[in-house]
Amino acid sequence: MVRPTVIDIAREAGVSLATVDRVLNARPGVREKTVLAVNEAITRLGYVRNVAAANLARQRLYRFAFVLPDVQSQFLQALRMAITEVARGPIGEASEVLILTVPPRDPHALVRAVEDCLDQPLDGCAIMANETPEVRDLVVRLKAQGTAVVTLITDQPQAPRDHFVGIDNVAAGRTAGVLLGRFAGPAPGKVAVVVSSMLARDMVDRRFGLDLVLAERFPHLQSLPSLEGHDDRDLTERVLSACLSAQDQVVAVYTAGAGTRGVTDALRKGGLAGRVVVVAHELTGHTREALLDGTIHAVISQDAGHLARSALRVLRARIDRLAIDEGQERIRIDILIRENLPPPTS
Amino acid sequence: MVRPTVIDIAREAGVSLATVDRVLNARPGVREKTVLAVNEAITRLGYVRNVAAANLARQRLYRFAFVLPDVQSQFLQALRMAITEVARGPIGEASEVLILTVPPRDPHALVRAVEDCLDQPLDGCAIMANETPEVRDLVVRLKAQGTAVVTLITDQPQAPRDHFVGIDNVAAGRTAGVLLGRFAGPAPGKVAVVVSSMLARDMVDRRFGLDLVLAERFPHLQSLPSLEGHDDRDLTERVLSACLSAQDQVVAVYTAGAGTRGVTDALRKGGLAGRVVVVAHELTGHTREALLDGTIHAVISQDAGHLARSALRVLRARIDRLAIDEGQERIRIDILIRENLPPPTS
DNA sequence: CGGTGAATGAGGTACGTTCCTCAAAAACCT
DNA sequence: AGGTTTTTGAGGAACGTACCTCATTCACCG
Repeated sequence: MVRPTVIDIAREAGVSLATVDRVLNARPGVREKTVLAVNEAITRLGYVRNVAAANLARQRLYRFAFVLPDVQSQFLQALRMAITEVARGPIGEASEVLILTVPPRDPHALVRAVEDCLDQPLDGCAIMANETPEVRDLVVRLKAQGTAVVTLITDQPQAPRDHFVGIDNVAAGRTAGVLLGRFAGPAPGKVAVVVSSMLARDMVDRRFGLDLVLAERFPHLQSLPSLEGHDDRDLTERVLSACLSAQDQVVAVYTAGAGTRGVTDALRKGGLAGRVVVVAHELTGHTREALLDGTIHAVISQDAGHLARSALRVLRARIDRLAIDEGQERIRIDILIRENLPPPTS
Repeated sequence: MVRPTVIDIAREAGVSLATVDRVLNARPGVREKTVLAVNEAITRLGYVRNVAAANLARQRLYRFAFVLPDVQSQFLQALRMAITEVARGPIGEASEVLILTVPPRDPHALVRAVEDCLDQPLDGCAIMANETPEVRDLVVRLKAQGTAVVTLITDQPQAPRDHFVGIDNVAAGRTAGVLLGRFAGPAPGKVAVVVSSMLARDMVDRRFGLDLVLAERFPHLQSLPSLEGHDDRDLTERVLSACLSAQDQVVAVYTAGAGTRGVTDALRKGGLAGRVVVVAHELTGHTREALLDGTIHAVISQDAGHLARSALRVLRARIDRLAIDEGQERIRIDILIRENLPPPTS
């Protein structure tokens, strides 16, 4: 019933405690045969090391870095805050968490920033960045030197990262499409699509998902070419305003990136707020307000706290060679409407 | 930078380690004045006790009980499994988790079952039960003997429970209402409402939320009197079938409780599957399938894993007198449609 | 002022692990 | 066989806390 300890393993394997320790911590100087014997005893007894005691003993200080783009969106601010908070909590126990803010869309700057903090060994790294060869190579190097790596929000499927912490963006786009289609009703019309950049993988995926669903299930809705807002409020407002006055029959707007304030600005100026169905991403102070006043009808969201906790948990699990709880680490595609809005966190 | 230890507190307060220990663990034999001095040192240095080391030292085995009704719904089975799994994971570290399955709608049996396991002291208890005076008194007694108590899924607002782990059911009903209204379109019609029992608080709340939203925003939809299915597939099928043949113009069904299989049975037999908008609760194997084949259009769900983790975390935090992370413990009202369905867990 | 009981201190052991040293044993090589 | 290297064992200290005992000090009382 009680959990076996290293002492039990030693007894079971017929070796000394020192040898068990050498095996457990992959220290050299143990015959292959002995390693096997110990591992067998471990599986036989179902030993799992007491991480708490281990960390206590080794006084380990994990060193983690979160690499985030220097974008002033409310979502990223919330994410930074969430990371800071999580780092202070029990998941961040015994660890130092650096947040590296790097210029967006500049992979070289990102690589430099990460390498600058490699003077001390880095145990784990969470990277949010567009998919580029530079970043992929960085991940390869980090992994080679033993750093655990997760990708955050935007995946790098080509890189040997340990895990992706974020949502399936095609599914998110599909979800947005269904909501738009259902909410807009049966009359034909056009859908304006606002993205951060057409070069960002997540934006492309979301748009792709949207188009799939519209074609399949809402053929009376026609999606317009992507408008690029570059996560900037004013720019977003200008491009969407231009689009709205050029096109008639825009019945819905899907804003897949940041800069959502620009979207609501444009709608309000055009007198369209509440008359055009809007689906946006990420719950922020602004999207919350817009949901409440009826300018935005649904928000697709990934919880910043969950992202931060999950990233840190996964990194620690990888380092300690522990299993991860798939169910817990799966980031959900939250659908938020006015009625199921979580109460604001003070 | 490094966290202060009890030794630092002792030095800072000018007392011995033994005294600090007495204060920290609320042991008797310390003058009020000294307690104050120690507490002051604690806040001054910002000491937080190292729970891992503490648990290691005291070899504490928490004893928890989850009290669940003996209902054979897929959701409850999933919840039982989730609890078992969580108990094995890091959150359940050093704790024994009992799952008491008690006859539904029988508060006396529930009370007896809980009291039967009180021969050994119980550190924490999570209760899922209808709101009754018997349960309230049980909570009072448990609290009095020092057991932490949370209510699960259904709250007992009158009882001195430490925390409620679950969703706001009025908001869940409102959410369901908006989805029904949006999905059903502008044509007038009737909404059938299936509940487990009209005596269960959560069912009443959900129905209330639904009616609020329909009245406010979808006055062309008229909700019919609640049908009671008592979480039973066959009974549910019968009452809903009867309703569907008695009423014309039923354009939507809201099933607020378990027995969802009875709902889809009735719709299929009546040839209405896919032609009537259906909103159900809880993601199970069955509701997943029905979402995929178009019989159900949206599912309002609370994640069983999250419920289990949250309940256990909150109980432990209360016992260790630690703060809880509100954001993490807030159970979300998940809206699931075909497009944002999480992949099935094997 | 001495007596008494309460308050405090000093010190030890334990929890499960890491990490270290030094000695002993075993394996390997010519 | 002897010597060398590799492998193993034995033991101890440490991490931060809990909990125990016993001795000492203190405050208060009459």
